[in-house]
Amino acid sequence: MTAGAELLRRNGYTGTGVKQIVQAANAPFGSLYHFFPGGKEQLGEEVIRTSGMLYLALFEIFFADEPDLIHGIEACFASAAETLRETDYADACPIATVALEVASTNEKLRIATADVFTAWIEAGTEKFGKYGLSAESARLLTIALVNSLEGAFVLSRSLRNTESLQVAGISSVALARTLLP
Amino acid sequence: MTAGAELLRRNGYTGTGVKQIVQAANAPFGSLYHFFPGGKEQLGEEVIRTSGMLYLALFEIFFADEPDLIHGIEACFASAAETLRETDYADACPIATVALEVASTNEKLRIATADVFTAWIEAGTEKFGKYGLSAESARLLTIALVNSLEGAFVLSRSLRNTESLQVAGISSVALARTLLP
DNA sequence: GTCTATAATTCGATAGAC
DNA sequence: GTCTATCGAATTATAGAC
Repeated sequence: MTAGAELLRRNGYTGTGVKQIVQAANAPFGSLYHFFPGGKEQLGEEVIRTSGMLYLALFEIFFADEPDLIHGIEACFASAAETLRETDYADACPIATVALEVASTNEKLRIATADVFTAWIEAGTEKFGKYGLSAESARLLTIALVNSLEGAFVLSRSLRNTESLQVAGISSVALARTLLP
Repeated sequence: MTAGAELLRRNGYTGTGVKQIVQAANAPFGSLYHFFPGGKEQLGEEVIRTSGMLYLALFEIFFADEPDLIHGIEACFASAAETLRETDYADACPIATVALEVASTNEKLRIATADVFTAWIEAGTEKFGKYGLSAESARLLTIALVNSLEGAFVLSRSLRNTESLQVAGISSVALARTLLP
């Protein structure tokens, strides 16, 4: 699962072979179809769902016991930029690459990515509501934040710099200030 | 080229076969390697570069003879949302799917996507400067706009709705208002 | 649970006639 | 320029022994 998650986020679903996964995991090939009788698709779906929940937990950490919404947002994008630099621009969003690949070709995997994004949006909406935002504003800010993060990941990985993530942080903070009471 | 562009933006680079492209184009298979001796990689690179320039031209149209920056931004995102709905959430950004796929695996194609994004950012920076923004503000707004658009495309294709694009329009307009003199 | 061999298909790419 | 046949390697998945 861990090896699969790393390869899928970096090379995508069709760009990753099952043999490549078991080799990276130092796992016996026979075990793959023992634990994942559904094959590559089942492995892919479980990777998407668990990676999505792990990433959500990461988000929760940034705003846990954080009294300041603005500082929480800044920390999010700064941390994302640091991870990109440290991993040579490989480890961005754990599911975006697969999400774009399968959106028009594999309905089961597409739904898995949609469930993850929905969970993120609902969690963010609830969290931001605690900073005094209305339900509508909290949802707007959450989606705008995910938009900026995902888009900045695309630019960052392609251009191999973190300017887009810095801009995403600035623009998200600016939006938060206009929504904050 | 046209068939390749459509398949690559929808299914990605590794997810599209060369036989699939020539079949979709109703083209003779032998012609592919006649016109693209470099094979799939050459075709992919040319598709990325020409699609990127076509998309840039689309952007220029929205702001040509448009005296109001805010209305231009709103029209961009409204048009993107309409295209997504009309194509059953297939035709979003022509190069983002490939960009994420190849960022860590194919340097030649990665550079092609980077050149496209760089051209977009430079064109937007120049265009927005004409509305009275400083060079720094114009570049910030451009990158923020691309961030929001690319991220909203990911969410829109996965969730099969246009809420993320509406939010992207709202947040981009809000940012533009804070930067405008 | 794990191993090896292999089935069945598809992949990108090429050869050589026309 | 186009066509067909095909190559060699890769793909996912399975069979059957251990």
